[in-house]
Order: sequence, then C-alpha cells, then structure tokens
Amino acid sequence: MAESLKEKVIRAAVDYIAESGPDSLSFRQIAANAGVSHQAPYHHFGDRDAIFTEIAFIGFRTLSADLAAPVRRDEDPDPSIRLLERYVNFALANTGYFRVMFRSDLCKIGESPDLQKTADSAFDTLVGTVQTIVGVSASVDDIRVVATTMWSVAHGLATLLIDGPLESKIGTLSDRKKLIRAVGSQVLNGLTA
Amino acid sequence: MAESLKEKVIRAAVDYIAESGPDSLSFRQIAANAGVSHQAPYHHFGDRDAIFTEIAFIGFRTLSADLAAPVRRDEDPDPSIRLLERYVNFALANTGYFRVMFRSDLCKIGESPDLQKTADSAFDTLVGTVQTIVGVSASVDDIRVVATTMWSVAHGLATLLIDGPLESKIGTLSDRKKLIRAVGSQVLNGLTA
DNA sequence: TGGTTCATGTAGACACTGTCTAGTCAAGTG
DNA sequence: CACTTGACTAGACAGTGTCTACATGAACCA
Repeated sequence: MAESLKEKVIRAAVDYIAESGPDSLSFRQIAANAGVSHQAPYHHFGDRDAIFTEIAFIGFRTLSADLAAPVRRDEDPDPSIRLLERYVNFALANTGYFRVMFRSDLCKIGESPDLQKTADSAFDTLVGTVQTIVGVSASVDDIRVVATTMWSVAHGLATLLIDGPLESKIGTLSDRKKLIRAVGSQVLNGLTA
Repeated sequence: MAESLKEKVIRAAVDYIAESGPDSLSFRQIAANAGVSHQAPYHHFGDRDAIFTEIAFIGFRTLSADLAAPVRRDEDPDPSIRLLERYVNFALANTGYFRVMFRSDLCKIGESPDLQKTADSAFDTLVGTVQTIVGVSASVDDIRVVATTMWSVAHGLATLLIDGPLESKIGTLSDRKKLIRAVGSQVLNGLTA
C-alpha cells in the first residue's frame, strides 16, 4: 500500500525537525513538497498543534516498545546501563520525535488522553525496569528516587548530546557508546551502594 | 537610570519565554507592549536570532556566577549535592533564560565568540567543582565522566521539572528540595564508591 | 438507479509575522 | 554651519497558520 498523505506529512515533518528543529517547520512547505495544496494536511490534522501531538504519540509508543524489548546479545548485561543506553539511543535515532515529546509548549500531553496514556506507559516501563534493579523489597519512595535519577541521567545525557554542548566539551571520551556506559556504571555504583 | 529599550525588550522576552516558550514569541508584540514601533527593537538586535543569542549570553553568565558563588549557610554541605541544587535552582528561577541557552536552533553558540566564551566558563566552573569532589589525583578521563554524569543529572532533572512530566509522575516526593537532594545523594553514592 | 453522506482535496481571503528599505528627528562634532 | 550618528517611525513584501467556501469521487442506502 502506498504511503498516505498523512504518513507522508508526518515523515517529512519529523525529518525536518531532526534537522532544523520544530520552530521553523512550515506546514505549507511540507504540503508543497508533497505536491499538494497548502490546505490538504489540515484534513488529517486539525491544526498545527495536532501534528506535534501525533508525533509525540508515535514517539512515546516507540520509546515504550524500545525500553520493553527483549535483551539483545550486543547489549550491556547490566539492566540499568542497558536502560540508559536504550533511552539515549532512542533519542539519537529518533531526534525528530524526541525533540517534540518533551516540549510542553508544542504538545499538551494533558489535553490528549491517548497521548497521556502512551506517555504513562513509557514511564511505567521505566519504573518496572528500576524495580528489577533495586529489588522488590524496596520502598515506594526509594523506587521513585531511583526512577527519577535514572530518568534524569538518561534525559540529560540525551539532551546534551543532541543539543551539542556536550560532545565538544568531553573531547577524547566522545565515543558515544563508551561515554554512555561509563556514565551508566558511574550511576550504577550509586544505585547498588 | 531608566530602563533602556534594549533592557526592556530582553526582560519582556524572557518573561514571555518562561511563560509560553520561545516559539510563539513575537517581536512586534513586545514592541507594541513597550509602546514603540515594530522596528525599534531591530535597532538594538540585528535580527530575531540576535536577541536569543543575547539572552543565552546573560543566562550562561548568570549560571556561571551562581555555580561559583561562595557557600551559603542554607545550602547542602556536600559539594556535589550543592552543585545539583544550584544548577536546578538556576533553571527553575530563570526558566526564560534556561529555555534558550540549550536550544541550538535558537542561539548558535559556535557563531558568537562571546557566547562561546561565556558558555565555556560556565562549564569550567562545573569541572572545577567536580575536581574538588573526586580529588586532584583523579585521571582526566575520570573527571570527564564524573562531570558528564553530574551535568546530565542536573540538566535532565531541571529539564524534566520545567517541562512537566516529572512532577506529575513522582507524586508524594514532589517537594522539589527534597527530591533534588535525594537524587543528589543517590548519585553521590556512585561518585564516592 | 438515484440521492445523500463523507472523506479528501483545491482555492481565496485574512491577520499576523520577520525583514527590507526609506525617511524623520534630535544630539553631538568638526 | 554642514555633517554624522544613534534611535526611532512608517510602508511594503513574502511567508505563515487558519477560516471559509467549493469540487470531486467513492460508499452507502432506500
């Protein structure tokens, strides 16, 4: 089946966002590139925000699936490092989605129940992984703190890698895979202490 | 001395960005609010990007000063928790600046030597603090990894707090000061292990 | 079969935006 | 005095999101 206009628009938008950010994204330009009138996309998305909501939705669904996927052979055996790696790799491989997912001005998570549910499920996957790390006997507060720590590290590392300032500062250690694992084992020390 | 138009424009822009993000910021609106023609601000800033560059510049200068400030009595005695607290507090108290500083599409750090220098100095302050934590005997690679970890945690925590999804997930622990210190001591475990 | 509905598209208009260009006006300077 | 300079106004332009009206063709049903 041929790609529908809706899919075409999303793909073009995500590609553009990964390249140049969401701000200068022009609906009309995308429509023109697709060889279609400037109003055609509006039949699939109510307004400009709706496309960002859709992009965030797909993004959270993909992230959730990535985090919950079965362990592959080439991944780190430690679950917390693996979690960090998967989160950062998702962000780097899906920058167009990632850039939108956490921009509260672009997609109002609270206003779309579907989006809210998908975002929650991604977070639940993360909490579930954390639970296997700290053990079932841990208190609710402990789990929350560990989950927040893990999420912060992963999100911060991903953001800093994507938005640039990190790579240029870190220098020789900028081999990403090595850097991610080094940071992961650093944090891991704290979790198991 | 009365506030100049340039200062007025920056303050209005930062206030707006903290409230609604940088995307929908309108130069013309700000000019109108200041009771001035739509072209007046352009006399102080070459184009739309120039104001973001200026905002980022002030932001990095402030962050650098905050991180390097002498220890106050009400702050945590542990230097790494204090670093985390200061970084996150800066982001929460200066959201308008923070939102711009790490948006590579808004302010091209590399294109402005002044901005580059200020951003570097903020990072150097961070690395300096890390050095006092891990000790002078640590290897360069170790310092880099620890600095990256600290920066990632701080940046991720700040971003997640500002952009929303964290507060609603963490629930009872959402008292920010407590949360920040809990995450800090979690990571601290890893650094000192 | 013929009429209706509906998804999917086109086209024109509107207000708003950043930016370009030209012009105004007062303060300072030789 | 003439001239420059800094700070501002004003008009025009193309590009944008959005509103509205209209076209078309497939699906559905009496």
